[in-house]
Amino acid sequence: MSNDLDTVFAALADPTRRTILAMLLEDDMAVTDVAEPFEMSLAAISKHLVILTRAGLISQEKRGRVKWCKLEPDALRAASVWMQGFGQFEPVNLDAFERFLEVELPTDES
Amino acid sequence: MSNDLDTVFAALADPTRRTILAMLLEDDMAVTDVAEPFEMSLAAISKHLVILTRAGLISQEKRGRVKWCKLEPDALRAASVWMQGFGQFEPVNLDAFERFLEVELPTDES
DNA sequence: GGTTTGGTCAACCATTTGGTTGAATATGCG
DNA sequence: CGCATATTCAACCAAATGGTTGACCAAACC
Repeated sequence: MSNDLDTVFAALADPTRRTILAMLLEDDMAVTDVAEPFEMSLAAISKHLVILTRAGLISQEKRGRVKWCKLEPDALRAASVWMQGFGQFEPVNLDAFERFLEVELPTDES
Repeated sequence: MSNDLDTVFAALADPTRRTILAMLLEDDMAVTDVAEPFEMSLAAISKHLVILTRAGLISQEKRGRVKWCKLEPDALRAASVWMQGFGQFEPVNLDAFERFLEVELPTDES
């Protein structure tokens, strides 16, 4: 569960990958087209896309010999909700949020 | 470009550090007390705190021989703003949040 | 003053990350 | 068929990450 957030945040921690997400915001794209504006190899971009896919941030569907990349905002939604617990905490929500975080806080008293 | 987001997201990508943030949500804590529930060395926790500090997510102030850690939600807000650049699921996010509150927070006025 | 307490530093280690190149695998085209 | 295109795979590399231990410094206490 919090492993989910691990991979999502780790995926977001790279500027190349964030740029890719922003590109996919406009429209679905083929892998080659995603790679075009970057000054790195196609293989490197392919790896980035794997990381984004494993984080659930995008999906890839192969049609013919072209693999299309599509933004999948669900994973981002989870991370966004997590952050709002800290960013704008209202006192009412605190308790519920802490339970929602599923922080496996090794509480000694339990 | 946004090296800021790099460090913030990278800091959030580790479950130990997210747990620390959740602990600091309750109250400011000394380094030793932060480390207590974890099964790793104090030095390891100290490193995590440095990473959180450099990301701007917490601040540390030394009073006497005790160093106090304090949550600094501003950096998280920046990351949250970045996510809202993907504005299309911003409302969905809020929806999910409200649904979560309804489900997770039965004690509010019952 | 000597010793405990709080915390960091330094050196080290294993694993992961982000990149490269070159070969391999499909798929489409003439 | 034969060739070009789209993408991944495999091996490799340098640097970063997350952890350890032991020495170290600074503040507090008897």
